[in-house]
Amino acid sequence: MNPRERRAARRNPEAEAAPRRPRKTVFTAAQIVDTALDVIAAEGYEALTMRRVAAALDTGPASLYAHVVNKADLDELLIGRLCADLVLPEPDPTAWRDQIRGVCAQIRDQYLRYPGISRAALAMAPTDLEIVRVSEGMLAILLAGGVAPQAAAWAVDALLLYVAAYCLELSVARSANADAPWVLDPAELRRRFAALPAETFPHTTRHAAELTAGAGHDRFDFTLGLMVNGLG
Amino acid sequence: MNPRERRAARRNPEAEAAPRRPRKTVFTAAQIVDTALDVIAAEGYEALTMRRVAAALDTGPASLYAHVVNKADLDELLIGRLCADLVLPEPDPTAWRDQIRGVCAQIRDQYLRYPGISRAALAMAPTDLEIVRVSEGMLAILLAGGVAPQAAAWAVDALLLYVAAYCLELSVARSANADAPWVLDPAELRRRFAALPAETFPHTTRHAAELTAGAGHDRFDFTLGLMVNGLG
DNA sequence: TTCTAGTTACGAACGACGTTCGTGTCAAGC
DNA sequence: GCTTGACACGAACGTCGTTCGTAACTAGAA
Repeated sequence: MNPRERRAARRNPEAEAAPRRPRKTVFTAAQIVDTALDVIAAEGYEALTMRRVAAALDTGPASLYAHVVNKADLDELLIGRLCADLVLPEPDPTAWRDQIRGVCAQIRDQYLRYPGISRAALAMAPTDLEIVRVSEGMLAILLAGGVAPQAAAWAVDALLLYVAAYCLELSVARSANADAPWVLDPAELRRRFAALPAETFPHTTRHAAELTAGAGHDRFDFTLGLMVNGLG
Repeated sequence: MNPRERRAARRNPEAEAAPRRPRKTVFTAAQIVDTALDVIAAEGYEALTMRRVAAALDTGPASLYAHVVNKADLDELLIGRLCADLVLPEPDPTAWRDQIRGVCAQIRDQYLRYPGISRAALAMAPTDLEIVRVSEGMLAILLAGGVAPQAAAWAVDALLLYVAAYCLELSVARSANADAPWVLDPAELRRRFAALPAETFPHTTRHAAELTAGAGHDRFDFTLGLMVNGLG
């Protein structure tokens, strides 16, 4: 089957193409996705190139285009694959805040397992069915919790956006930390803030500790709390 | 002066290099930044290449590297330039919510004037002094409003992150709309949501209107309200 | 003025990227 | 057994960011 048809079918399930006879092939689109995820997990999203994936599959880059339209298409398949692994709880009206936080934490951890992949998530129109499944699940939790439909719809969008941006920032900071000399572990960043001229940056220097504080995902939890608590 | 020194000086004002004699040059780093912004405003951030900027300056790409370390450095200069144009109000304890919203709206409009440039803002460590100036200004507003230092510090980060992500999503949707055939003006997107199988996506189909609603920056205002109101 | 030193400008090239073309290969239907 | 269509893939194209080597130029010393 043509990969363009496959993409169209993925986006629009009604137009499901007639199921051709299964043909024995050397490798499949799923193998490409798995290999790509391995590459990202090991070397980061920046290292994800068609050639790199092809090499990991012992072939040339041209072979991939029989199963994948584009690199953008591959990106879409990747985050679709990530979304497929998420478990969406049955909505419980008494625990909707924790449920939403839990789903967001799942997405966060999934993104961070594959550093930099959230860049692909941000640069993509959310048309893939697996993404819609996630947003449907979050919407269900919020509606069950009594959130008004309009607020719930916008909140899902805002939460997904923030989670992706948070993970991207984290991945960028880490990968930069790896090789660049001018970078920022929290302690070094704090030292820099404190060393700024105090007359032009009084609050930044005084509160350098707060600006760089936060073990683990404290910053993440704080922002999610801000958003979720505002929905009550 | 070596561009590496210039970058170092920009990041670390104490280490200000001895002011060399001003040398008459054919073009300066500021001209490169302005030209790059023109390119982005006209053709989007994706079209911003070293060659494109060089061509607009009637020269070859190699010439740029006398003033700019690399493309990442140019990105940094670009958003530094954007931040320099922001006006930060004198903190008013009685109007801090509106002041914060106003600053965020300024950032948003500045990002949207140069479509896709928020990608550069997200992929960057916030070390540039102009960015610190903005975050200092927002911090000042929040602290004047009585927000606790830790909450204020984290809120500044969350707000900047959300604004950048929001603008990136908007830019992506628009640029995709330009050429790709499979895309989403709000009406088309709503039709797609409504056309999904209702048994697996009951809430998405039922609330397709809410999911795609929002003229102007309603979604933006909603999320900012969520965050800002939670800080009281 | 002339010379020298150091900086700037830039054509040409390198390696890597995404993508396409054309050809070879192989399994399934008549 | 032969045809057919999908698949695999080497080779190539055009573009990207970046570097190298060299020519052009300016500022100060002689």
